[in-house]
Amino acid sequence: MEESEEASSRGDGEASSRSARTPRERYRLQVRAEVKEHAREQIAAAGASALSLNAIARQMGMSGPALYRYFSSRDELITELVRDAYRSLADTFVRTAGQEPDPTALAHALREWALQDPHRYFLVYGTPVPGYRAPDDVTVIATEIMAVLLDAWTARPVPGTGTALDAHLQEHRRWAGGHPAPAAVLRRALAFWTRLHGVLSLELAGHFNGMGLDPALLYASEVDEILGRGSTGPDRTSEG
Amino acid sequence: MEESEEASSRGDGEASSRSARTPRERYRLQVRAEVKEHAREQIAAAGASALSLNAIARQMGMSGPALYRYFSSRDELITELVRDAYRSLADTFVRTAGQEPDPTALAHALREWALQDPHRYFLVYGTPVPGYRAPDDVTVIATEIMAVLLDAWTARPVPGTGTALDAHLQEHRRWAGGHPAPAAVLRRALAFWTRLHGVLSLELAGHFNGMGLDPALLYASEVDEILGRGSTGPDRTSEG
DNA sequence: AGGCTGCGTGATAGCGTCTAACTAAATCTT
DNA sequence: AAGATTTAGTTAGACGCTATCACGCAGCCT
Repeated sequence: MEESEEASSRGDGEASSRSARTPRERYRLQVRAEVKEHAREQIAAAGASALSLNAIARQMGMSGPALYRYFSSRDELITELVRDAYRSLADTFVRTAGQEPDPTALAHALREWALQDPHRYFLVYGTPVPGYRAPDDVTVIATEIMAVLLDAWTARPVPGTGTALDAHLQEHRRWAGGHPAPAAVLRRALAFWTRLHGVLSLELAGHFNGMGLDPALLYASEVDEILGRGSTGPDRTSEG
Repeated sequence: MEESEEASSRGDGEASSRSARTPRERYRLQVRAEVKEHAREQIAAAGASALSLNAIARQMGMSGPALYRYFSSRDELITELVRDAYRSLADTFVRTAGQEPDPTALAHALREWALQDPHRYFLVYGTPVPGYRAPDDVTVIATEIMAVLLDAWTARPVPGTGTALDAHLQEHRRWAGGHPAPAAVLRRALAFWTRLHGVLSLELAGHFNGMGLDPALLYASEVDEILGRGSTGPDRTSEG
């Protein structure tokens, strides 16, 4: 929760570089923050599609159109929340990597972050809106997130190279943002990302609910297997 | 596209067991189908949240409330589309498994199915609506899908058993719906599902777009690795 | 032919986004 | 301090949406 605060107070997408100079500006930022606070609650309660500026205004004791002084549209508010979510995830990763620069630690930090507020996760990785194009600074944060992953995997011993993917990744390493990691590391980090997202998003979407499975165990097992720590090796032996 | 038709015409959730007896009923089913057709187009164009009964009515040349004769609410229409999506995926799997009972074939059938209509995929595996509870017949279809996966993996040689997961899966195999597969097979099928969903959903959500990566290659590599056919073995050698 | 059933209509309530014109207060300028 | 300007908030209203209701009307069945 405090982390969410931190991220939102950091997101002063307005004129002031830090904090606020004039009282007006300070007030403005505070109202914006309060609006986002209510917005987060609404999203947590009923999903992003149910977010209503009118309802927020009511909760804050003012009348509908007043909020348009602070957010030019409902979409802008949502975009801001998406930005904050990205920012919060990136911060979590950076902080975790600072304490324990290990893929395992990142993996569990990711799940904890996601469970703290599942809808925040879906704000980042959920069903996209067809027309929507993420603003540039968001993609910058995404690259930052990738960088943490690459660092974490760089620290680990890399297996032999030569996958078909590796060649492709070597040619298209723009997304790595100038990170010097070898292709094999890119591949590992990428797989780390996609595989954790696979388990985690299915858990958050409730697809394991009816199955009686323990999501934490599932996730931990997946992490172990990604790290090569699975108690059962892959079945290349039984392969033709 | 034809497949979609097939699925929708199959979904006669009404009174008639097959086709339609009376002319009235036939008319009713046809209108329902036409409504769903327009709904699918709208969802493909602007996502499920933008679906509007009013707009559909306009497109069909009738006035808003008329549609409530056919669907009691917007939610019911969406639920119906979700059901159709599940049905369509299950049919695709069953058909594919009938022709080529191999996980690889299923994997690529899944991606093709998803690419045919990405929003249909998200109808099944996308961001959930907080209050929403899937109807029972949908979970039945989900079990059917799982059964196809289990069959496909049963046909393959299984690696040694003994993962921590295996014990858990052995105790909670209710979701397997009475399928006799050993725990190791359950584990493989589950990983198959979560890992493919990981790559595929990120592709469909456009998260690879800004990266310049080739999603098809990524997916194929993941499939290869799941099957143990990766040109690079996992790095248990380099593991401490 | 007559009665029932079900289809489609317009009217209406209620909620949502968002614009526009206006008031009032705070801030800036001189 | 007084006036000019900027900004916050208001109400009114246009417009779209879901959903209900009462009504007319056609098709269907006996």
